[in-house]
Amino acid sequence: MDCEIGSASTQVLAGNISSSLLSLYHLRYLDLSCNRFDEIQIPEFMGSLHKLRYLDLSMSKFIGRIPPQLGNLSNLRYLNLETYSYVRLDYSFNDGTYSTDITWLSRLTSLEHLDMSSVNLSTIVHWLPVVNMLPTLKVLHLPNCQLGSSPDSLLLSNLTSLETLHLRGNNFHKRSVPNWFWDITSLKHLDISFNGFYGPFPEEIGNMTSIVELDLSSNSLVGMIPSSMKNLCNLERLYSSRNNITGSIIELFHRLPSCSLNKLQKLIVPDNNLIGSLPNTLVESLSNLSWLDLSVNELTGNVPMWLGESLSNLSWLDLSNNELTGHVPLSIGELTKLRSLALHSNNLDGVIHGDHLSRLDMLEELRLSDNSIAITVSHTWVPPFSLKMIHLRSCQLGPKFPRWLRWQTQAVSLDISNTSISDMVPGWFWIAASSVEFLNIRNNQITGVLPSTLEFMRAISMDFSSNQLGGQIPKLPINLTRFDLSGNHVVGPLPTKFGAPRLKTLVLYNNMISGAIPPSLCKLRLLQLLDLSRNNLNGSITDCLVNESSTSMTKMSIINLSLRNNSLSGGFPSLLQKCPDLIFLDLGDNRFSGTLPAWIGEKLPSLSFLRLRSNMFYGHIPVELTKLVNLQYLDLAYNNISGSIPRSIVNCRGMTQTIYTSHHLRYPYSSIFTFGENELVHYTGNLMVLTKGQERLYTGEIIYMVNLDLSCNNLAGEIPTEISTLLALKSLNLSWNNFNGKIPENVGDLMQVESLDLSHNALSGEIPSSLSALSSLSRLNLSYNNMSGKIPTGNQLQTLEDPASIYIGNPGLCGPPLSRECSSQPEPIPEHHEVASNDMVSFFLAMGSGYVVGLWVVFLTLLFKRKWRASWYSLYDGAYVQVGVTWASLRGNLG
DNA sequence: ATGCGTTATT
DNA sequence: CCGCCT
Repeated sequence: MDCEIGSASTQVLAGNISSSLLSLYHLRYLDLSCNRFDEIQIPEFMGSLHKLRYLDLSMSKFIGRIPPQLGNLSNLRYLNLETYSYVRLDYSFNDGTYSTDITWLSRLTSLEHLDMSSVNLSTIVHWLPVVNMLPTLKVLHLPNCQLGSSPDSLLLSNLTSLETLHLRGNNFHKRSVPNWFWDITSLKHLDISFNGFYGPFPEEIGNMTSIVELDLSSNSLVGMIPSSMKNLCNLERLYSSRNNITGSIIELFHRLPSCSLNKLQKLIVPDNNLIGSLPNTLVESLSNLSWLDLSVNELTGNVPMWLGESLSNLSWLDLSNNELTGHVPLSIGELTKLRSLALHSNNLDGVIHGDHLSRLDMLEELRLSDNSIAITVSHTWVPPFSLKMIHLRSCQLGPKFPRWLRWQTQAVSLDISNTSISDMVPGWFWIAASSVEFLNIRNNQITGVLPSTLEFMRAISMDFSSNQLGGQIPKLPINLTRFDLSGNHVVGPLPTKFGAPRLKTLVLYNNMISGAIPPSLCKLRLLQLLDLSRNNLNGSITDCLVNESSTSMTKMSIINLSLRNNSLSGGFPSLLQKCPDLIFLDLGDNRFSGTLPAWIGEKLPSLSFLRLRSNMFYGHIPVELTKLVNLQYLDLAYNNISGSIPRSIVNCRGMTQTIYTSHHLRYPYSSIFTFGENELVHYTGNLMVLTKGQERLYTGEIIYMVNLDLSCNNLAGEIPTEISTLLALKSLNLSWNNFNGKIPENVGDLMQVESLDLSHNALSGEIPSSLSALSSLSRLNLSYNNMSGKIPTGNQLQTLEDPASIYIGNPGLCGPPLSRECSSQPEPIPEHHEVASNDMVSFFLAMGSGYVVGLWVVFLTLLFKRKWRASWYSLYDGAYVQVGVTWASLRGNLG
């Protein structure tokens, strides 16, 4: 039942249902569907309307138990109890209706049509014997009822009239055969999709010679469709998406019933394992086919000519996500009824000319993204269609701005990213695109400026990144939620009014934006990701919430904030006290100064990544910082921090627990998508890494980065022994400080550590032998301390490159890899020129530590990306949040 | 001059 | 979705 707004079925009764309805004693027909009753139960007195033949209570917000009194309605021919399950305004879920005993149904002996869609029947095991007592039943809808049992057989079937059986979305999870429904040979419509049926495609399908429509989608059926399909001479629609159909597409075509090929309307088999090429010729006629979906298979070869020549009624063609090669045949242009053409994500090449498209006047969707197709039409070509969806990513449209888009004024989704356009954006483009909701022109060389009329566009998401757009940022469209203008030549200040109150993502990094961060930013209460890094912003960050009077307006939603690489000054921004959801914070490479406030620990409870590198912060590391239990990345390098490392750093679970055990990053919304205590946020980030002077941007799982970098400060005292409990650390850098005392004996516990740099301190004593246990270590620097004694050997320590430089500048050390033997007396202090040259080596090593970190990050990304991403997507599907982050790993380089 | 695949109020 | 049939 559709309850479309404005349709005849939309009814707006609210509140309760009065029992005065009973006075309508002779009522035979009652339709209360699609109303907005106030989450009431179906009244029991409805069972007293004895003359009812037709009762429709569907989609009306009923909750609770279905009253068994409905069993008194012995004249019912039609009963629709379809539950309307929906998310309430507070994001809680309406559980709808349920029944724990449906024996009352068996008394409805005249019932022809029963619909209990989405009624929770999970506790009922023997539902089928009840249904089997309804011999006149023609239509049975029990989808999404949480049914768990589907008997193998029905010994005495009364369901001889059953024509429609709809069991989608239950929990059968058993083999596809035997199952009782294969014996119901009267069936015309069978839907057993989304049920966890497994095993081979059943031969038994061939028994259902009346079948018109068969939906087997989203099960785990394996193999080729059975040869018994040949018997299905009434088949019009076959759906089997998301199964494991294996074998060649040619074999599948062979097994379609030749007696009904001219009736076949829909062949929907995406997301299987079909292989091979489409047949070169088509023996049988498929002249009635209107839908053909073979997407997400492993098809190879060309798009055959006959597609265009034989399928004259085709409306939807989807061959996307295969491995098709060759060019798009000109015959495609003969599919004059085509509404959707989807060939994206193949290996197609060649050129699409105006001749391919000039007769497709019904076309609404054109998806050719991610091929090597060039679309070459004449400069004056006017398309016959008015597309709603234009997805041409990575096709070649340029270098001139494609002029035919001028006529595409109805587009809702337009993606011409990475299409080799190297041109000035024409004025008409902004008019044509004014109804586009999803606009993506990234990765071109488009020049020009954003128009002042931008604010009147309908856009929800705009991606202009990596072009050469200049000018200032105008006021934004009111519906905009995502705006990416990174990597352009935008100048001037940020707008005093953003004009986009729903903005969630604002990405402006790599431009030339100047001036201060305006107070208008505080109006963006839904903003979760803000990346202003690599601009020319200056001034201090005002607390634009400080004067907000309304108490409900004193919070921002920001999760991810990067202001890296600007010229911002002032103290640690007090505004952040009102950002309790903050997880990522990067203020690195600015001119911030002052002390680190104690309130960080109280006001930013979710903070996991804190990067303040290369500023002018001074004072102690506040002990309150260690209240950040989720902190896993702390980079305070290149500041003037003094004092010592708080021993309470062991409280930072993000550093003590490996990611595999500490799923601490929370989904920031309380919604139906949460998973209790252990919900996980999936972060993907854009990771800027400097390698040998070249900057590359990686996509990585920042979630894996666990780092403590306090290098180049004025920290002193002993390295607390507690440091060895930070078991998740991948990198520890305490170099260029004044640490003294011994290296903690248990440093070898840091089994995850890949880079350890304690150089340029005043550490003394022997090097703990536990170091040799660090099996992940690829980078070690202990140079320029006062350590003495024999250098430990073994295991990983033997594999490190340039071993001598690791220990240089420690006059008391002896043994390999140094030349000085341990039995001999300490050597005299080396000559001055030696120190100088070694100093250079150490300097480069220290400055290059980021290079190592960079390599580490790349390695990590490669290592974990596939393996963990796959499992996390499946485990926590829907529970992840994408947070893009740009991240410069360091400022030094070797180049 | 990322590459992938989803987004959208949730 | 009836009304009338068996």
